[in-house]
Amino acid sequence: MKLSIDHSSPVPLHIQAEELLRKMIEDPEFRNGKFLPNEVELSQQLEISRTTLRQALNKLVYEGLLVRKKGIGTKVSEKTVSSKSMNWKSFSQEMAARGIPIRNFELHISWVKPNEDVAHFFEIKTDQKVLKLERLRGRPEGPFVYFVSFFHPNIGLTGDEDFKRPLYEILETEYNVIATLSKEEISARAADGFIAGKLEIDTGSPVLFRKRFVYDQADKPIEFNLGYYKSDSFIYTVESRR
Amino acid sequence: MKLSIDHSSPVPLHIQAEELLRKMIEDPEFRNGKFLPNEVELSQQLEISRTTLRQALNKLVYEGLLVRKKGIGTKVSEKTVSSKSMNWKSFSQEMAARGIPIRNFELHISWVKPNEDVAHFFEIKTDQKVLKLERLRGRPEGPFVYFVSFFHPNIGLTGDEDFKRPLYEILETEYNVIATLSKEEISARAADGFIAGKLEIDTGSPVLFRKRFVYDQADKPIEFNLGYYKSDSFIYTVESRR
DNA sequence: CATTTTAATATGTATATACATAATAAATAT
DNA sequence: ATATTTATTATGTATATACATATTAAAATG
Repeated sequence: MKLSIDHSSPVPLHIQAEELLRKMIEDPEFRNGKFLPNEVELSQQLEISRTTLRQALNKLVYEGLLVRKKGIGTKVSEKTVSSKSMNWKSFSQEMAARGIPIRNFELHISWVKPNEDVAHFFEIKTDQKVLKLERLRGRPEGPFVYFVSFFHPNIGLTGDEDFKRPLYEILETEYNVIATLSKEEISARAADGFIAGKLEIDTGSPVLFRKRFVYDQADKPIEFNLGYYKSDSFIYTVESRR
Repeated sequence: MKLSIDHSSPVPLHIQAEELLRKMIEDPEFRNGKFLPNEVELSQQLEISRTTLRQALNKLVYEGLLVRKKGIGTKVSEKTVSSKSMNWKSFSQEMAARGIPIRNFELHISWVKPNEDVAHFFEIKTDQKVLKLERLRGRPEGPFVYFVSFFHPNIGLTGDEDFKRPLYEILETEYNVIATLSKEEISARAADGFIAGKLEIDTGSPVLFRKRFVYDQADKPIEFNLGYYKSDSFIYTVESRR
C-alpha cells in the first residue's frame, strides 16, 4: 500500500493526503475511535505542510469520517451505518470509508422484461428486455440489504461487466454515462417471505424500503433501484439548512 | 442587516463570513446562478484575508450552495435545493400542497422531566422540565402519524400557545426563534403496543420512524421531534444533484 | 480576415508563520 | 492531602506570500 506522498505527481498534495487518510481510516489500526497522529507530526511524516494536511482533514471532517477535538486530537468517528443524504459515493466506498467490511452474499445478473413501473420510467415498451442486477450485501455476520437494480438498455451494459467494481465507475469509465440526478423515496414495509428469507429475518418484520430513480446529465433515466434494509441496521440521515 | 465583519467580536472571522455569505445567497440579487465578487475583491470588502474568506467559501461549496469554477468565478448554485424547501414547510402546508386534508385527532400538552437523550441534546439536567407536545394527525378516515416534540425551556414557550397555527410561525413571530438547521434520521421499526394503538394498526406492524433535531441560527438546540408514520401512508422523498 | 499569441482575470495549490484556546498533566503552594 | 498554578500538547484562527492553472478577451501575426 502506498503510504507516502509523491511530490512530483501532478495530483495535488492535499488530494493525495486525503486518499491516504481514507486508507488509514479503513485500517483496523485506526478504526473505531482511534486517534490519528497529531497534525504537526503527521504533516512531517507525509512531508507536507500542516496547512495542506488540514485541507485534507477538513474534507473528511465535513463528511463525518473524522472528529476533531481541540486540545485532544483527531479520531476516526464512531461507525454508525448511516447514509448522508446521497454523497454520490458508491455503497462500497461509503461503507469502506466508515470502516465497515462489506461482504457480497449474492449476485444475480439477468435480462428480463420490465414491469409497468420500470418500463414507464425508462420510457420503453414492456417487451424490450432490460438488465437486472440483484445483490445481497452486508457485514460478514450477515446480510442487511437486498438491492434490485434495472438499467436502461441504451446504456450499452452487457451484463458481463465486473460488478465488484463500483457501479458508477463502470458507467463513467466504460460507457461514458454520468449519474447526475437521483430521486429517492423512503418508506417502511413489512418484509414478505422472499425478502425475509434473503435478510434472514421473520416474515412481517419491518424493513426500510428505498426506491431510487437515477438520471444522467441530460435527465435521461439510467437506473431504477429498489433497496430493502434490515431494520436498525441502517439509518438514513438528512441534514438541511435554510 | 449586518453586512460587515466585526473584528473585535469573539466569533471567528470565517464564521462571520460564512453567515454573511449565507445571507448574500438568500438575497434575490445573488440567487440562481449569479456570480459573487471575486475572492480578492470580496476579502478586501469584508476586510479579511483571502485565506479566511476561502475557509468560509469552502464550507458553502461543500454544502452545494456555491459552485466554483477555476478562471471564471464563484456563483450561487442553481439547483433548487428541493429537500431544503420541502423540509421547511410545516406539516399542514406540506400535506395541503399534496392535496391531503388533515385532521388532528389528539393534542396533548405537558411539562415533563426529559429523558437522557433529550436532556443531552438540550444540554440541560434531567430535572429541568421541558414542554412536551404529543400529536396524532392524519386523514379524516384515520390517523397516520404520531408526533412527540420536546422544546428547549429557554425558548419561553408556556404551553398555552395556539398549536393549531404552524409551529415555526409561532416560534418566529412570538418568540423570535428561527429554526435554521435540521438533522433527521429515518429508519424502520416495528410498532409497539402504544404506537400501534394510536395508529390503529397491529402491534409489530412496520412504521417509518423519524427522529429530528432542530437548531436555531446559532446552532442552539430548540426542538427534538419523534415521528411514527403508518406504513405506506407516508413516503419520504429526497432529491439530490451533483 | 482568420489564426495564433499574449495578457488579464479568477480560482487552485502550497508554504511559513504567529498566536489563541481547550484539555490534560505536572508542579507548586496552601 | 487538596486546591491552585503552570507547563505541555493539540487543534483553532488568521495572515502574507508565491506560483500554478483554467478561462476569456485583447493584441499581434500571417
